[in-house]
Amino acid sequence: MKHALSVTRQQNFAAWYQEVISEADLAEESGVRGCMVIRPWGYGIWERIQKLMDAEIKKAGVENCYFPLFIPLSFFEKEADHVDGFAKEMAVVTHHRLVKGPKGGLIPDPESKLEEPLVVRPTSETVIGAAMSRWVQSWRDLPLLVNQWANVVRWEMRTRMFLRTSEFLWQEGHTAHADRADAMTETMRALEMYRAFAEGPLAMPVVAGEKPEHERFPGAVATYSIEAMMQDGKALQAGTSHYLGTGFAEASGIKYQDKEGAQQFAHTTSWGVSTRLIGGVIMTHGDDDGLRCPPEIAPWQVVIVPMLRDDDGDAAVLDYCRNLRLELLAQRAFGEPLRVLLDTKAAKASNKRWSWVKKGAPVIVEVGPRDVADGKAAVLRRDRLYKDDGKLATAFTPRDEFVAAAAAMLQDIQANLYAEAKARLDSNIARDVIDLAAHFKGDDAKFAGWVEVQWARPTGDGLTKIVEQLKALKLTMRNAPINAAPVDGVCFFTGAPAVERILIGRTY
RNA sequence: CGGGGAGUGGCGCAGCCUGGUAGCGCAUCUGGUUUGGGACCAGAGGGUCGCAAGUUCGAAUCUUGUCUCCCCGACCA
Repeated sequence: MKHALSVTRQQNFAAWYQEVISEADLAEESGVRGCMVIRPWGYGIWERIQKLMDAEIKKAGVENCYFPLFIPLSFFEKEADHVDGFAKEMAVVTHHRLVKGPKGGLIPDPESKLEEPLVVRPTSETVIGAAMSRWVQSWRDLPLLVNQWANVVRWEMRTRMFLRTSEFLWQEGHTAHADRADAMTETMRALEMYRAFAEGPLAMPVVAGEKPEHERFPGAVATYSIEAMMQDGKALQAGTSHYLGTGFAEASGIKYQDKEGAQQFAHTTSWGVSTRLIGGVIMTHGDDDGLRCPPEIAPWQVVIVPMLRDDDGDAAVLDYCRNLRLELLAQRAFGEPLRVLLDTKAAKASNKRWSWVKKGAPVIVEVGPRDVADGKAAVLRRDRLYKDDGKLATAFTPRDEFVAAAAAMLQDIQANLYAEAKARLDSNIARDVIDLAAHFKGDDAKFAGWVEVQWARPTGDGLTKIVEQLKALKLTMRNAPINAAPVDGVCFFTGAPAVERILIGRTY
């Protein structure tokens, strides 16, 4: 069967992923290492994510604000673990002016060297901590709940579009609380918000759980994540929420006077999701014809493609399409009016159709002169593109019938995408594995999914040994699912009594 | 950052070994023929071959440097 892409997922998943990004006009290279240009269709998806996520954040009483891109180097030196975690991948600003160099061109002016270098934020705990120390004086100032939508920079050694780029877009929530219990409640609230968001608007099933000790955010007391399973069986960390204890509060001086008049350090949290989510959506829902964009985050949910012939009949077709669009705009799905595009671009209808197939528009509607005469529309669902015979499953539907059914169709597509991915996740977590090496076979191309084992959660050398053992098989621990079944056995690695269940898999 | 591969019209590639200033397919444009569906025929436009030095009468081709991308590794909230 002929597909819109030249590489299938089966043939080469990595090459397929890149082809989806380029063929769906999501993003392209920028000429700067690890940085990408996010094109309108890709950015439109991000805007949908922002809009829906922002509403959830605000619903939780968290307020938006904005902190500077540049952070004084000294801020980073305050929290030791934080330094260790990020020092290796920091972009540093050392000069503020350019002058003509001896060989022509421009060089940083040696005279303009900064007294104290500035780092480009890799995350904002330190600057926000400094502000919080000013804002928090009394127990009455807590909890303090802020969030920012921003770009951050981490000088990554190896980059992949959306999944790991040197610069990326994200939201980072930062909160300060009077005590551990309150901060933990917030940490878990954010985690649940991410789970619901991934499984709702993104139709991407995830497992929420706690990261093992060695996978924690630098400086965190506890790190939680949502992990999604990609179509090649690898895990993608799609969101994180951290309980930071009082470490950052101590480093930044976030103190408050409690009801008894004593000075106390606040307990802080931070949590974020990034443009990586788009990579997750691609690898969760994409097929050999490109992206399949979940309707809730699709910039356009219905795209109308008029079949114009450059003759007198065109006016009637366009007129029919405009009216169809207006009727669709009056419909609502997911609590919002439908987003409908009439694609009047001067291109061949068939090319436009395939372009929207590759971009993953959930519903593509073609309208030709005969449809106008018959009062119909040729409807194509992106989640069910082909009939059994390999031909496009275009449904010639009476126009009124389609308009009335459009919203339900979108919700059905959303549900279908989720159900498909959910079935894949559920059926590919093995819980009876005895030999990891045999299960994963060492072959990247083989879909092996994840393995859940019970373990004793050793620390120190005991943990290091296990991590190395897994590393030899190219495996990592993902998280300990918060809703896992209770333990009833011994540690997979050590034979000691188990204390929790943990997921193991290959990862991005 | 280490090892390997690659950069030639919008996209995918050939040419490079054996230097003589570029070619193919798709896409694009024009004309014609088609018209329920990823059309056909004919013609045309578009690239100083990632960038910079060097060797040479002459460099896409040889040498060196550099940037970017891909794969493996190390690293990675």
